[in-house]
Amino acid sequence: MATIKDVARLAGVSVATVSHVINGTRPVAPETAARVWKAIKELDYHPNAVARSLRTRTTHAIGVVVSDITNPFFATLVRGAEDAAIEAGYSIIVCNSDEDLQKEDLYVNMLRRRRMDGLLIAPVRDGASPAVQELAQSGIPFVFVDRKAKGIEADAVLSDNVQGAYLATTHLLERGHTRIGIILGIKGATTTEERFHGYRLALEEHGLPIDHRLVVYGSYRAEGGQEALRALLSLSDPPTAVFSTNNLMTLGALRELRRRGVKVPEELAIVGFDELEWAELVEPPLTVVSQRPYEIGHRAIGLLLERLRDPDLKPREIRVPVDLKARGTT
Amino acid sequence: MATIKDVARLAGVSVATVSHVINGTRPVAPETAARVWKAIKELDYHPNAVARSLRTRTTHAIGVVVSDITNPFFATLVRGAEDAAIEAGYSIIVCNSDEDLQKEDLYVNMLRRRRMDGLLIAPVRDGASPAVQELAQSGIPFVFVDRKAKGIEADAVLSDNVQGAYLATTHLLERGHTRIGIILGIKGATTTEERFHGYRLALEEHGLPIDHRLVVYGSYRAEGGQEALRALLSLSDPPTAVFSTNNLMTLGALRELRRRGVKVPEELAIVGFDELEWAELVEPPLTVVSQRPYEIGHRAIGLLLERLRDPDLKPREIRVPVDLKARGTT
DNA sequence: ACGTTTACCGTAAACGATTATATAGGCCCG
DNA sequence: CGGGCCTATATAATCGTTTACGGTAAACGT
Repeated sequence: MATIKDVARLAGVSVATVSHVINGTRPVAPETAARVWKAIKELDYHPNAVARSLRTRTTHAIGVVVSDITNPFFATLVRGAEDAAIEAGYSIIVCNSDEDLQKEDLYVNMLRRRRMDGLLIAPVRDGASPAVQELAQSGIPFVFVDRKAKGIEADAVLSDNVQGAYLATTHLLERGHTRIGIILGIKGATTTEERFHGYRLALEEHGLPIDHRLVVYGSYRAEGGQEALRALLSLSDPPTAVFSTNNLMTLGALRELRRRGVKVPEELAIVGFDELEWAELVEPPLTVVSQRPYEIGHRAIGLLLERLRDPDLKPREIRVPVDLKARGTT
Repeated sequence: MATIKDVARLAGVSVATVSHVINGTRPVAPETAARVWKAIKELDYHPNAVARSLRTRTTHAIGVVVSDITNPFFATLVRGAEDAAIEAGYSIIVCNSDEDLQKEDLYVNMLRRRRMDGLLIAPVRDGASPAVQELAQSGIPFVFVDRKAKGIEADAVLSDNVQGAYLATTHLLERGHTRIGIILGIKGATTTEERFHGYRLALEEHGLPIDHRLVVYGSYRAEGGQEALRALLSLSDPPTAVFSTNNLMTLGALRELRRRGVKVPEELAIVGFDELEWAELVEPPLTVVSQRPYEIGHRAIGLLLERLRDPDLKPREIRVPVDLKARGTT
């Protein structure tokens, strides 16, 4: 593989000149530049970004740790991040933590070894693995997306979860439901807590108490939603409506409803959190609180880039709005 | 940020020794090693993978170019690739070509500058942008996934498209349909051609001619599927069944059917290509030919790693099986 | 007592770029 | 005609590792 030296030799100039015509870092006589470009073409030369990074101490790469790229929410978030990053000349390395603290730890360290210029992290639980804690000390810029780790001051871009849950619950209350079950995600995650909080706010506003048998925690997977729904339906006085607080669990809940042949919304109303591309295709169409994952990813990169320019910025938190899409299941 | 030199100094050994205890590349006295590890902890030292890469001429990173990570098919494919890669100590950089030759070109070159050890590519159309052509010359290992570029000999992992389309079409024929429309993806893509071929095979086997008004090309997006379906339904003698050859376009087609209130499968039967997590939730449940994107990604990395070990392997092609999942829409 | 083996460890030269500093040549001007 | 000034280019140090070569000292054999 050709190096800058080969190009210099072929063009009959020094490596410095080659570097400068490539990067435009200082004026070069037009004929000289032309000779250099010609040599580059001829040798099919691709500048070595690794060497460049070593020298300049910057990789123009951003690490992203999400729980699972297979989840449409994160896929879209990552896409938003990628578009924003590319736009600014950065690349992205994605890692899937699978909601596993160990993996999170592993990946964050790997990304540090690779000298990422910055990181986007959807932290596992309220957690903050050792690696994330150290990261916070290290001075390497990073921003939390979707959730944040407790006790760590850092930039964050999050959905307005409280508002979303409040909207969903209020919507159900307005339809006359008073026994409203809630299916929550991973215990301890900020998303879970905030969504529960919004649910509670709405109930309180209507003077209703919290019935703890109606609040169940699941995993973040479809199976978790399925089990959670089973638990709710097997209560002696089951709810007449359910608020499922994340997309995969909503999928599981719907599967269970269909399996049992439960009539929706007559026997049970249901509202999900997070839009799903097929929400309007199922019968009846699914009512959801929609998030804006693309925007979350995009703006997170925005924050990161700003911090890259000015490391002394104080931490900022962006809340991305959510919308209630009332459809057939409520 | 601490370097290996700092660690060496603190531990009172040479940099060579530090390097060797980190990499286990030569025996080091236990007490010495302990001192080194202690120094590493103390300094929160993270070896600089950039410098390492420059020296060893290997990045342990693999570039992946797909059309859109937001498409569940590619998300799952990438996930399969990532799992296989991580397992072997590699990281992955994902790029979205958006079926745009220019972007493909851009990204492939970027990945070369970053000195990826290898690439996974879902080439745009039959295309092969200049960058891909050069890549083929360069000797850098890469493998095609999902589709392949014509005229380039390289490893490839693909679905058995002909078989899939044959299965889908035969299934419809067996249900008595004789006018079967087909919604194809991007003209020129190998997937498109192979699926069309399978469709034709099945028709021929039943002694039916190809009616070219029944074969329509769309984009690869939902809107494309929607338009394609509209075109089919507006024929003077519309088809009684439709085979939609990719997931997003199937989504679009279903939307259009719902919008028009067409009775499925009575007025129109439909079968899609590629499984969808919600296929069983819609009414009626969607019949599809399911692919195995995870396996495609996983095995592609397998091929790549083998080639990394032995660059002289001759090109291999893996066909991943598909399955017909007969459900309610047929 | 001395050469040999063995077990550890250190020195310094790459890897391929960027960039501060130096230099060479040409031109203008008093 | 010499000095000053520009423009265009070259030289060489540097980034943080890996690793080919050696070196040193203790243990051992005779």
